[in-house]
Amino acid sequence: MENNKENKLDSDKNLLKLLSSQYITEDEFEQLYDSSVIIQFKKGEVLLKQGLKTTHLVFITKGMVKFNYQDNSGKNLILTIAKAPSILGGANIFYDNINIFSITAIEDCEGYLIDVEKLKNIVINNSNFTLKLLELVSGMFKTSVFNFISLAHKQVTGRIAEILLYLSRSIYESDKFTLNLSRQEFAEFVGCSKENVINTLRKFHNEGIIEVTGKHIIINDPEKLNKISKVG
Amino acid sequence: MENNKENKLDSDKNLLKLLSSQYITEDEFEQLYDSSVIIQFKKGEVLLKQGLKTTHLVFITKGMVKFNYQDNSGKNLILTIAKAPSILGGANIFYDNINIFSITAIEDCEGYLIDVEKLKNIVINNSNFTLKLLELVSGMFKTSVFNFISLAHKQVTGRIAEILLYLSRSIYESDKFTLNLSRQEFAEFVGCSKENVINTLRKFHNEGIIEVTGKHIIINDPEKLNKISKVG
DNA sequence: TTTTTTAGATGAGTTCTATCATCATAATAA
DNA sequence: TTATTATGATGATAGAACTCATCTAAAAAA
Repeated sequence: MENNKENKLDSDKNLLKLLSSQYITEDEFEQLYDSSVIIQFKKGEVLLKQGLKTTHLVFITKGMVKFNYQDNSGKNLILTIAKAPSILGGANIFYDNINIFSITAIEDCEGYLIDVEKLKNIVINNSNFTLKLLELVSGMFKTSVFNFISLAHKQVTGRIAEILLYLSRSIYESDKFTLNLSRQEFAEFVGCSKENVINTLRKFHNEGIIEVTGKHIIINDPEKLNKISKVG
Repeated sequence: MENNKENKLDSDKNLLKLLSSQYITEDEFEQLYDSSVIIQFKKGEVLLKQGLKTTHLVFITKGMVKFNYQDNSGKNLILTIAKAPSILGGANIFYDNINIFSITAIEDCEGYLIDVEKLKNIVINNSNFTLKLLELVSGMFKTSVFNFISLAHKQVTGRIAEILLYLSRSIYESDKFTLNLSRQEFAEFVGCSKENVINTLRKFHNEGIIEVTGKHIIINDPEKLNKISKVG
């Protein structure tokens, strides 16, 4: 039993690193760990649903997710893309526990469910960990503000250039990658129509800035993309 | 001396309520209070400047401010409007202390500067207060996400309807108010051109939904505004 | 396999929005 | 006071982005 747990810890250094290490004690980690449940999500499955109460966080160790929002009229918007390892759902535990957006797997994921109540107990008794969470939420706030600014100020060409760079640098970590977003989803991320995405990608392709073959994308000229994203 | 402090406490119940009450001890409050400086800002003055490091927070007890961002090309964007009493600058103390946007007085303000280092000391030793801050930042995150969603999904007419309702309900707390934003600033809040704001306000006026006389605005039909803001 | 459905691609037409030019009025400075 | 500047208002034009229709290719289902 103890041995088994050791193995799980070893094989999942990311969880250990993010949730324990300098922030919580061995004991506190055990508390969290005992209450967490390993779970798998298939592509398309919803990890946390918009409008529902949060009873748990998800710490994903494998896979990729989108933060998506659906409005009254059924239109979708992708706020951001995140990949493992990452703690999901942290923003609304301490404010009110209703998810303001959904988190959906865009490829198969694996992770742990973490009980919010257990987490709260740890937080109350551990200021350092609380500070770490505060940092996490502040970071999310900052990202969302920048996202907001970008959306407000840039036109579609600039947004697409920016998002291509974001995907390349922060998500796929390569200048060659295979999108796991459809053109429709890409458009929901940019905040424009599907056709606009397709046309703009084609334009970049024709100008030699990128190479597009279906979902496979190669960034040829990141500098030029950067320039386009700055100009707007 | 002690008496003088009592008076200041009494006359400024908001500060007391927000910063102390159930969250920090009398001692901790004294620490903060001793280090805080009463300060006044004239309309147009910058309380916290985008790009600069935060050495203090501002707790405003009187007046109104805008959160504004200026991009490379000099274009402005107003993220939100806040009025006293409010703690400003809380989002970036614990992440990294560079202000991502400016906070500028849109009418004369009065408040306290709060030393960030002193605040940090309190936070580390008081989980409840930290939780309160976490709640504050989470709330800001949530607001900014909703703002983002609104910007991405609604067109100008819907945004303006929404902002009129926001100003009426949350800021001026009346259906009659005198804007302390110019049309240009209003446009920077909406995320559109000045002319678009003017035309849309005129349209609402002609349809009898609102009454506009320069900066004086009367909301005649909040229900209709709400409908317009929902439809987009 | 064939059929059906979904995703990607493209162009035309329309709507929305920004920009520009101009003018009137209000606020501020000389 | 007058002159100057900033703000508000309006219409015309150009550009950006969306919607719609259509088509092809790929994926999924029968």
